[in-house]
Amino acid sequence: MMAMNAKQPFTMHAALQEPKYSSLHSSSEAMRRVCLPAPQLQGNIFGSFDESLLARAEALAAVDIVSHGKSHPFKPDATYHTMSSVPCTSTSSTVPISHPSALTSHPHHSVHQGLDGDLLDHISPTLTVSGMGAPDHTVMSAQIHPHHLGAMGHLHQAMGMGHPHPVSTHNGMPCINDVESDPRELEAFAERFQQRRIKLGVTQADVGAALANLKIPGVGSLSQSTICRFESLTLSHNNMIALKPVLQAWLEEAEAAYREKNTKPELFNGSERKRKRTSIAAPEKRSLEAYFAIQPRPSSEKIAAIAEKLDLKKNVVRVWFCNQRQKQKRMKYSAVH
DNA sequence: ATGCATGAGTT
DNA sequence: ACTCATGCATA
Repeated sequence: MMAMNAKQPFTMHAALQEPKYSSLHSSSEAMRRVCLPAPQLQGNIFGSFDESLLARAEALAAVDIVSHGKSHPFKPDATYHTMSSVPCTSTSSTVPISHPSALTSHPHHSVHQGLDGDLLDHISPTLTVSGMGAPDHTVMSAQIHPHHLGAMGHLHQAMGMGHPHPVSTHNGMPCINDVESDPRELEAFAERFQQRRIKLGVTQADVGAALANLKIPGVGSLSQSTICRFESLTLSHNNMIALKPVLQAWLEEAEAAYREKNTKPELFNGSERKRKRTSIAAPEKRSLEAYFAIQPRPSSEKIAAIAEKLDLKKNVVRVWFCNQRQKQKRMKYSAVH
């Protein structure tokens, strides 16, 4: 199979995951769905729909090239290899990060229209935009599954059932979620967190590793990536809400230890995995984006067709679409405020 | 900081 | 097969 971790993925998960957030997403998504080229296609069935769709997307991709200031010398190939090399000593490294300028400017447009039989199936009539109201705190249960890395317990059911610090611990009702951290407070915390962290001279990677030392039931270590994303608010709202108390706990302890000269010797490591990251070349990426604009959720068959056209592995294409969807969804409260 | 990927839990 | 949280590898 693919690369495996030397660590065991823990089996735990959020026990309560609310059905679906509607108001929240509909509003944010509504914002994105602004305009689109609206390519009209004939309603051919299983005929040349693939061709026309691909052609359409490619045409769109071609048009987009104009506004492309980046050039990727990469090849669209999926290089997979698992090799073990030196267990990169420690994770400490200079962290120059100091500006949360993160901002996703991916103008993705969604086209919902009958393109062909298959597409019709996926057309989501959820285009009813009522203008975003105030989705702010739609705090629901947050789920955290620290699989890849071991040394983590279960932090599921955390927020929802009130784990770390159930602020408004209900009054006797079986209320499931506590709403306390409004997006604004979250942003403020994220910034404060980074500031304090840097002051302590701790890297994002260090924080991630140190979390395991907190011995908080259900809380294990996290990666530098996640800490970084937290600080830059590039996680889903749920994820942010879930991680906040944990990081807050670490911050408090770290500062306390700092004051009393208690150095925290928590630096473990044990990553021996080397995975080659697939790089999708610019042209292919442009095509994918064009397809995505037309159909964010292509069927398996379409994915296969696209993969063939672009000479990419089907799985690479599938994952690309998944990630693209995830990106489009990510909570950027900043935009909604 | 971010792109591509994995995996548990859902649908 | 999808979503969501998260991670490794890399720009």
